[in-house]
Amino acid sequence: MDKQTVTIYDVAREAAVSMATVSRVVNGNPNVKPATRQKVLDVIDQLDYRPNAVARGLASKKTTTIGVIIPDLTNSYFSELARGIDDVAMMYKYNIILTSSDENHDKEMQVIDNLSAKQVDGIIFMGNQITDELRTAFDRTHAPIVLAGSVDPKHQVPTVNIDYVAAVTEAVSNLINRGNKRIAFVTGSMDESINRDYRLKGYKQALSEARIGFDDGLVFQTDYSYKAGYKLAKALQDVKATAAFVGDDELAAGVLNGLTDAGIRVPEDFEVITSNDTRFTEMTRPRMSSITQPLYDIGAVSMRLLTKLMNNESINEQTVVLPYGLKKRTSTK
Amino acid sequence: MDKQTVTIYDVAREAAVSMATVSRVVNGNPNVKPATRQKVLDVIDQLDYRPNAVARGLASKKTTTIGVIIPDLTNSYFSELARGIDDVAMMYKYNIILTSSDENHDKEMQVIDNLSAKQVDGIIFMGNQITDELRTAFDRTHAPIVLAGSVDPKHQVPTVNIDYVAAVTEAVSNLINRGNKRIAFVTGSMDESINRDYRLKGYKQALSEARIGFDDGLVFQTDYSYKAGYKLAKALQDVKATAAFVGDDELAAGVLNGLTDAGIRVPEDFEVITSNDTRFTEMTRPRMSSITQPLYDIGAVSMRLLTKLMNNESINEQTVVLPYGLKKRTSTK
DNA sequence: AGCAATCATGAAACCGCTTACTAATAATAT
DNA sequence: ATATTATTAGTAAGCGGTTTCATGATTGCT
Repeated sequence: MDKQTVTIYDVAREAAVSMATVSRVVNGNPNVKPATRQKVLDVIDQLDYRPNAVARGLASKKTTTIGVIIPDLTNSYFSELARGIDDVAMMYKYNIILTSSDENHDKEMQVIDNLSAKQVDGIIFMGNQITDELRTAFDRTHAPIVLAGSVDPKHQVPTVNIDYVAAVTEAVSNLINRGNKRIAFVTGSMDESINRDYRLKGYKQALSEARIGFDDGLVFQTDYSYKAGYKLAKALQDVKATAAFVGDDELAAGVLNGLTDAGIRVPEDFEVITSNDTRFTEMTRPRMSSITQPLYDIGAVSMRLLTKLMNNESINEQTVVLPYGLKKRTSTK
Repeated sequence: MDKQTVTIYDVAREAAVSMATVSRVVNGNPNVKPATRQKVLDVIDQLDYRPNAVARGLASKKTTTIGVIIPDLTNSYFSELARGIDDVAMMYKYNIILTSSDENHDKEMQVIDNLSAKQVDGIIFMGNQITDELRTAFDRTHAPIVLAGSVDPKHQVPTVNIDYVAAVTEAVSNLINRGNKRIAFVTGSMDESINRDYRLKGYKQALSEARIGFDDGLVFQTDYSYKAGYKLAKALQDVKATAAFVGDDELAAGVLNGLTDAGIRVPEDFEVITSNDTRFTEMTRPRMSSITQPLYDIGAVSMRLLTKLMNNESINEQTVVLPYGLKKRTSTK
């Protein structure tokens, strides 16, 4: 009934060698005479033997599995990162245990412990609120951790991202340069440090460089969804904004369409610039101008960095900052 | 230096009981005197003991981990399914090893063996070409498998999806009813049975019901991307189509925008209907009419079904077909 | 009080593999 | 030919749990 699993022991017996030898050939250990190796290989083939990765993990204390914590799988920003992670992980023969955190702090904590129990060799974390509690959870874990496309204000955890402050400054300055004085700042919750400590900082910096006063009323916090953006259109008019910087592309698409549907012409009467340069930017009409980020690369580099950490290789920089850009499309003049 | 991992053995010693007892309390086995249980619990707490899931997996032959094979993480269709899977998996305390197949057949095979080696308790497979080779790979695996949002023409593998033939028939008939005679059929490769055996069948059925001849020239195979759709606009005009049924939302968005940018008015001069009702449908202008599918539910139900299979519970139906609908938006008249 | 039935615990085998450490064989040097 | 050094291969001790089986402690019942 139940397919008999064939173990290393069976192979050893059949090939008339010890299990140690089988283990050696399976792991490519050179200390095996070619003839013996071939004999074992033949038996392996014949018996269709496949090493049990769990047993191997227990014995070797390496699972060749890493954990990836992602706030929202369906958010293009994160899924693009994940793709980069995935490709490189595959390249290095690692499997990925993917877990959603829903940006929920308790879940994040729980998930880390869970991954830890599963003995993952490393963890890639995406999420924008590195609390101290989270840090202690990181510390409890044996596995090295890297942050992908996220920020650690305290610069304690290895991280791969872009210079968000500079990017936002540039984006907003760009808006200012075309005469906009009342520029809305639209993002997710200010509890997230990427918004509070980075994007907002960039926004303020651009304003101050242009000697424009900061107006609290122009700051909008909402969730990262199309709907939320769509609903914001009215409020944006109420505060007499003539442009908006938006922290997420779906949110921006909502803003854009909400505005358009309300009869506001973009970009003639209102300019919109967004942040992540995901595929959404090309789909809307007008197409959305955006900060550009090497999304795939952020993921890929994170994973690469993690492999180094897992191998105890020396690292030059804990934090790697990738280049960003600005792409003009048709939602800005 | 290296944080000393505390094992069940340490707990046993400290609590002055045997490891068997510790194991019992950890696993909620009722055969433990309350006083003993409490004592052990205290020590566990005090030592911050966390069971090693790998060891547990080896001993119990259950890893509480399932494998999920996904063609493309960044495709909304699949990521929505994945979210459903993920939620239910979490509910049942399963972790997910997520692997991309890139629709690559060899990779799919390899990935299945790999998951199998990792001793996953079950597998959810998304992908639209269930070859016989793949079937044998499925068979080799001890773990039960269910197909999510995919089709098995031979109905051998447990599957959760919708009635694609009926859905497409309805969508195309809808187009026909408004006078369209030359309706393009735009999807991915005809190698995928979902296109060849289901969607195309529905398309032809609608035509034949309306006594419209089938024209090969109206069938377009391309890849599921915005760009591919965008480029198709010209060809669509060349064959004098007045409407299109499209098998993927991003692809449809491309078609739509390509048409619009070429000066064709949608829906006045050309109607477009798409298939997956993902978030893209709301973002384009005009908004895309679509077949609606309970994406999240397909994922969720698949996972639920898998849990039953993993527990050897009796199953009513191997194949569960969820309801679909048709949503009129503004890309159709 | 005496004996069976039930409950709580421990001893030890086992899960399938890795990895010292050791032994045997082969190669090289003297 | 003998001693010395490499190569190959085997032995066995874990890795950290689960689980069967046996045993001792309790409880129930007559």
